[in-house]
This record gives sequence, structure tokens and C-alpha cells, in this order.
Amino acid sequence: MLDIKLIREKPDFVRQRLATRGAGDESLIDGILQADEQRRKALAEVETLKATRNRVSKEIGALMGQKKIAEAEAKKAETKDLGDKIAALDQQAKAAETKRDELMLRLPNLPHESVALGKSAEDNPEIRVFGSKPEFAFKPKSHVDLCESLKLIDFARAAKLSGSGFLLYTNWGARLERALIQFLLELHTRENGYTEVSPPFMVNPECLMGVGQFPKFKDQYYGVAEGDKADELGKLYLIPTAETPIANIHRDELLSEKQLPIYYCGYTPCFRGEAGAAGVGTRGMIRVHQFDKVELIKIVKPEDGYAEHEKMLANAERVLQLLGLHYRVVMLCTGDMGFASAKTYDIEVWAPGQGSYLEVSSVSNCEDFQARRMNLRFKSESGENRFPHILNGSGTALARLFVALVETHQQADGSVKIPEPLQKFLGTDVIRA
RNA sequence: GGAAGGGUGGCUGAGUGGUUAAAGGCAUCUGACUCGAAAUCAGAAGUAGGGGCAACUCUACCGUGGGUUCGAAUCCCACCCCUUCCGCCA
Repeated sequence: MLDIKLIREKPDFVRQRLATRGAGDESLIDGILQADEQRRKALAEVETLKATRNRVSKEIGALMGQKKIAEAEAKKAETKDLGDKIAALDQQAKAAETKRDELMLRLPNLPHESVALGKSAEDNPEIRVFGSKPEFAFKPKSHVDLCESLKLIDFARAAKLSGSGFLLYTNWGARLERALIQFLLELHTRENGYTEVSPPFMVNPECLMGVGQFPKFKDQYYGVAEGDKADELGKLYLIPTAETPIANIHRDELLSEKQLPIYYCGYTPCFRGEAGAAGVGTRGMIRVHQFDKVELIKIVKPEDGYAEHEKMLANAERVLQLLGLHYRVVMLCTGDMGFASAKTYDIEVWAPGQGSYLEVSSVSNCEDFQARRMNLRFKSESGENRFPHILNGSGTALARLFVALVETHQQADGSVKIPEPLQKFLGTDVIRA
């Protein structure tokens, strides 16, 4: 959520920054300003009436104390009708506030000034490249073929169990998935200083609201119900990313400055409806309804936000470097950024069998946008309450990492070599048919 | 699912209709003492939203939402959450 004071004081600046996203959100500003104006007007009026009522009520109390019953009764008659006026105005103020906040919750974050202007993914500038596309003396296979020949994934039976867009990892496939999770968590906790957490996989709607996934993208997530009780639907949702529970850990808290920075990492499965998205329904692991991910979350002082952002990006890149994978880092342009983000880098890993780059990590600084939504603050040394920056980054998404790994390290004989840092977690240096 | 108890400020914990923003304690800040610190003593200090150039001032907030009343942390109703016990259960 943006700061209403910023919208009030610099509406043109806010409109201009929103316009760079190209989604037309700046058109909401007028309605927000109008509702805000109505709210303040009603508030000024009703608060004057309340002040009167409070004063008279105190006088009545004093008179009662002195047993001057008649005088007290006279005062009561005086304020009798104030209540109705107050109730009516209260309702007006509340209605205006509700309208203002509904609109505010639909506004995305303002892009940071360092973000490249652009309309779509084609305008995303490439920041750097690590390694180079591997050369093969044979035609590299797709992960789909490798997974079938090595029996890593049973696509057909996964569909039998849950429909398209789900994966059944088998034998070395399941063990590789588990080894990757272990490898990632060990890397981030031991080398990069993150504290591991293992959060619930279902959360209440407030959490989704807090990170900005609700209300705008409500149709993209899985709601659950207990048993067959239809009215339970909507009390809990399957998490689309570990960001949702982890970033909300300190929701509605007032932290002390000494507690910052906070670094969390955690493994969870991620559930995505992917309604209308291309790729679901075809075989493969690129776009699925459920995938594993190790997520990084930071809660930091605003002045440290962007330095921490770069460090988090480096933490995610380290994963691919250790696994010997070629990748590139791109900065998402203003038109391609996520709703809550002020600045995002994507890491795209090369998948030789696909002949394309796959997004395996998205590292964002949401600044204080999420902190405002979830009312997470910290008390600074000087005593003022401030909103921290909240950052999130995939460290990394697993299904696509799995794809890049088997496609990159496949051998002419159809086997897959396991990079050295992963061997101790998997217990082998090669997977053969 | 059943029963009982409970939700008060950064934390803890009093408070059953009228100067209660709310005692006490902890933590925090300022001053005194000290070479400095600790301890001790004195004092300050909630959060949010309005109005005002400002000094300042008003309003709201005791789990949430309603209700009763001139006036509600306090009384009534509904709901949510937590704890313990029972039932079921990995």
C-alpha cells in the first residue's frame, strides 16, 4: 500500500510513476483523493460533535457525584439527539474510508527510480551473464525425455492422481528433488546467514492481502475448505510461495531497531492455479500447479534496502554457480514488474534441451509497500515508528532448476552427472538408467 | 466436536458504569551521583487519525463486530483467537 500522505501531497508524481507500469492504475488516484477528502470532511464534523458530547457527559458525571440530579437530567436532555447525528456522520466517514482503502489496496507499488522504463519482458535490460551455453557433441535431450528414460518423473501417473500440471517424482527423481532442497537450505543457512523457518502451507486471506497477492489476484490461488463445508471456503488458501507466510511472520508487530536486519529462508511447496497461463496442460516441468521452492525473505531498515537487495541477488546466483549452470540476470522493466515490487531482478537459467532461458528466481525489494499493508513497523533508536523494507527472493525455484540441471549435465550415454556440491546430498555422482 | 478458563500498552499485570490513556512491575529515554559504568534517586514516555505555520488542540483505540446509556475496558449479544481437560486422530 502506498502512503496516503504521498498521494495527497504529490498526486502528479504518484500518477507519473504508476503510469510507467502501463496498466492504467493512475486512473484510480482521483477516486482516492475524492474519498479521502470526503472522509476528512466528515471526520472534522463528527469529531467536533464528539468533543461536545464528551464534555457534557463529564459534567453530568460531576453533577451526579454532587447529587444534583435535576441539573444532571437537564443536561441529559440537552445531548439526547447528539447520538444520532454522530452515528450518521460516523457512518459517512467510515464509508468514505472503506472506499478509499479499497482503491488503495488495488494500487501497485511505485517503481524505484533506478528501474528501466519499458512495456514488457522484451524491454528488460540484461544485467550480467554467468558462464556460457554448454556445447554438446550430441543433440541434447529435453528434460521430459531424460525424466522418462531415467524414470525420474512419472508424468502419466501424476495426471492420473491430480490432473495435468502435477508431478510424480520417482526414485532418483524424488531423491534429487530432496537433495536439492537440502543443498539450498544448507547453503543459505550456513553460508549466507539466513535463519531457517518451516511455515504453514495454508494461510488466511490476511496474509495474502499483506504481501499484495489479494485482492487483485484472488482468482489465481487455491482456496481450501475443511471437509465439504462450502462456507469454510476462503478461510484458508494454499500458499503460492513461501513469501506469503514468511513475510507475514511479524505482521502487526512493532519490532525494535536492534532486531533488524532479519533474514529468513524456508522450503515450501508452492501452489498456483495458473488459470489461463500457457504451458499448463502440456507435459513437462516448466509450468505446473505445484512445485517446490526455497525462498529468501529479508526485513531491513529502509536505508539498507537496496544494498540488501543486491546481496540477496548474489545469494541466489550462488546456487546456480555452484551447480555449474549458465544463467543471466535481467532487471524487470517498469511494465513487467510484479504488483508489490519496487525493483526486481530475475535470474534465468539456461536449459539446453529447451533451447531457452527459464526463470528460476525473482528477487524483489518491495520497500515499505507490504509493511504498510501488514502494519509491520520498527521503533528506531530515536523513538519514531517506521516501516521496514521487505525483500523476497527465490533461492531458488526447484522444478525449473531440476530441468536446467538434468539438461545441462546430461551425457552422451543418457546419464546425468551430478555437480560436486550436490553429491553429498544425493549420495551419487551420476544418475543412470 | 464437548467442557472450563482467558484475550488490557513494546512486554507483564491491576482494574465491574463517570478526571481511566488506564495502577504496579520490566524494558526504554533524560537528569543527578560516578573518572566511566553498574546500582540508587528524580523525571519523561502509548498508537493511529483529523485541524493548525506553530505553540497546541480534538477524536478514536482495552480480541473483532453490534447493542444498552448522556457516558462503556467495565453491562448485554454474536463472532474470532489462545490455554487446559475430554473425544477423534498422524
